[in-house]
Amino acid sequence: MKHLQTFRYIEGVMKAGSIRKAADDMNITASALNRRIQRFEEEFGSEIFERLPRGVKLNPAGELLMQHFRAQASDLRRVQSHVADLSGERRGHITLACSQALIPYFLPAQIAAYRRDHPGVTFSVVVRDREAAERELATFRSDLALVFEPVHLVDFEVLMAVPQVIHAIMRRDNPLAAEREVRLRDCLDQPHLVPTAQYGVRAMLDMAVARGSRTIRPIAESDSFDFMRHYVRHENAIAFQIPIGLNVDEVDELVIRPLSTRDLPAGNLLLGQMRGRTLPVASARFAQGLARVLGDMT
Amino acid sequence: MKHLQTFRYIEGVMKAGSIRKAADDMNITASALNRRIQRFEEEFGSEIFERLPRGVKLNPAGELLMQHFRAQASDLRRVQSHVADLSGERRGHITLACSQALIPYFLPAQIAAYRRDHPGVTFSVVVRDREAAERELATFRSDLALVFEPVHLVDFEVLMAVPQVIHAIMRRDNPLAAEREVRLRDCLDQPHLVPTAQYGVRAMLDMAVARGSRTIRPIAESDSFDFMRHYVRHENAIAFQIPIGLNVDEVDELVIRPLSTRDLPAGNLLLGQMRGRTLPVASARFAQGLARVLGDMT
DNA sequence: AAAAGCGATGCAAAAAATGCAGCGCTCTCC
DNA sequence: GGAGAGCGCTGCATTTTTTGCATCGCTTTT
Repeated sequence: MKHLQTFRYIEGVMKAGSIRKAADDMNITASALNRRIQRFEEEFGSEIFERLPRGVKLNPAGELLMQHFRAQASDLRRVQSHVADLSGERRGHITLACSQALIPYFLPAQIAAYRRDHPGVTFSVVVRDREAAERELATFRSDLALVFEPVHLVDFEVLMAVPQVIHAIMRRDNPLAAEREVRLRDCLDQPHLVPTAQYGVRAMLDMAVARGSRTIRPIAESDSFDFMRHYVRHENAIAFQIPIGLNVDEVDELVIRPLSTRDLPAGNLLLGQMRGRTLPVASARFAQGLARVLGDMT
Repeated sequence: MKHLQTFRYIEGVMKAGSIRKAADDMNITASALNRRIQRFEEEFGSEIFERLPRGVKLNPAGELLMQHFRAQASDLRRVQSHVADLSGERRGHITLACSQALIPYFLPAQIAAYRRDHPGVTFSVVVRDREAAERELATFRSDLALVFEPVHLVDFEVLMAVPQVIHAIMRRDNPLAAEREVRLRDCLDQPHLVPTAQYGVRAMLDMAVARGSRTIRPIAESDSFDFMRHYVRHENAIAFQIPIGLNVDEVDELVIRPLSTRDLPAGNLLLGQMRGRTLPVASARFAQGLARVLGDMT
């Protein structure tokens, strides 16, 4: 859209950190770009960039403006998709940020099911830790987020919450495999693997051990749940994950057992959107479906 | 703002009903305006006007687009006001649509009180019946609405509700003036004046008589509560109004008495904004103050 | 002290928007 | 039922706006 060109330029300058660099990136001369920004600042009524010796940086007014711009660009896309809807051609694109746990089983199944009914709808799925997922919503890069135990929740409007008890993953020959549920201290007595600090599972484990005298002494920590799960096969260790990321019916040398809720409470897997935002039709409908499925899981 | 010029033109065409007329109104040639619209439709990806033999009319896509445009223009104003805030100069402008009842006593007092603390803030106050007030919000022409018994409530987000019992207004020498509260049937036995159909007070009276066998046979109906109140002085009749529009301490030949809630329930005076909208700082703060005052009234 | 990188600006060239005149069309009015 | 008025649309010349180039003054880096 032509009338958003200036905003695109401003965003480019923000990202590049200097007008000249941004001009290079966007195939325009620095002078033209510079003057566009000056003209805009004049009619906007306030400077939006701080001029520093090595470039420029958005000032608070600029931050506010970028927020407005992102919201309005996103709303324009929503309008266009809505218009496409009513002109007959049923299309749409859904962007979704989610925790790793959703990647192997849950989301592929859900998306495939949705696409059976709406083959015109396409998807972007990105893996983000709980903090990045919230940022993803706030900057309008994603329509929806599905994350375990998000952090701030200020701009995160919860559409559905599902309690998820953390499970221990172990080999079938592990002594704990005999139990129906396992205690955290028993897990920590064995070699164990935990996620890195940015993950909700780790935060909950940390919180649980902080109450007792035990400490977490992992033989490895990783930001890949996949790695941890596979590692368990090689060394008889314990890994942790939430059940939605695990295929419980899997006939396999691995078994999973819930951690006792005496040791740590169930965390929440939350489906959410940017607070106050009106989602595009397709996204709203998909979210509705997800919410129903998630609600039925409990 | 330059980048909104096209939208202003589109709005002008929408209002004028034809490109040529709009071009006249806005000091531009019809050809230039025509081409602007065509260019826009092309990059938007859909026509937004229906071409009729005698002019043009927005099609559904155009309606959607106008909605987006109004929201975004309003949000831009909000951002600008916010920026003005943080650059020190405390300013702001609040637009408010309200029922007639608020005009004589309540709003002047509230606005004056607010301006004592924030002398830089200015106001636009427009009188609208309950339906028009809601439209006013939906089209972003007003930030806030304060109306008695609004109709649809789809886009109306209620910030505060205050029950208001309808009161009868009569001369001090009216026999009913002796009672603490009056019955509707007694009022209807006397000469009476009622508001016209678009008002909440009338709707509630109509509803009340519909349950019984009485009918409303007004000696006059009017869309001016002022007229009806003043008329009562001349002919010993009954008029109706909600208490917030009446000065109960007024030492005067008129007295007001509540209608019995056995005859009709209290209606609601609602303070509201456009659903989901983020108000400018000044408006939000004023609304907060109003809500507190209204809350204290019950 | 020199070099490199930055934003700003004067001026000419390029691009975009506008105005003018006129086309084809439909509806209205005598 | 034909003339006229009003409409949206378009080719072309003109005006306005935007861009590119060269360059200045400044600060930081080397």
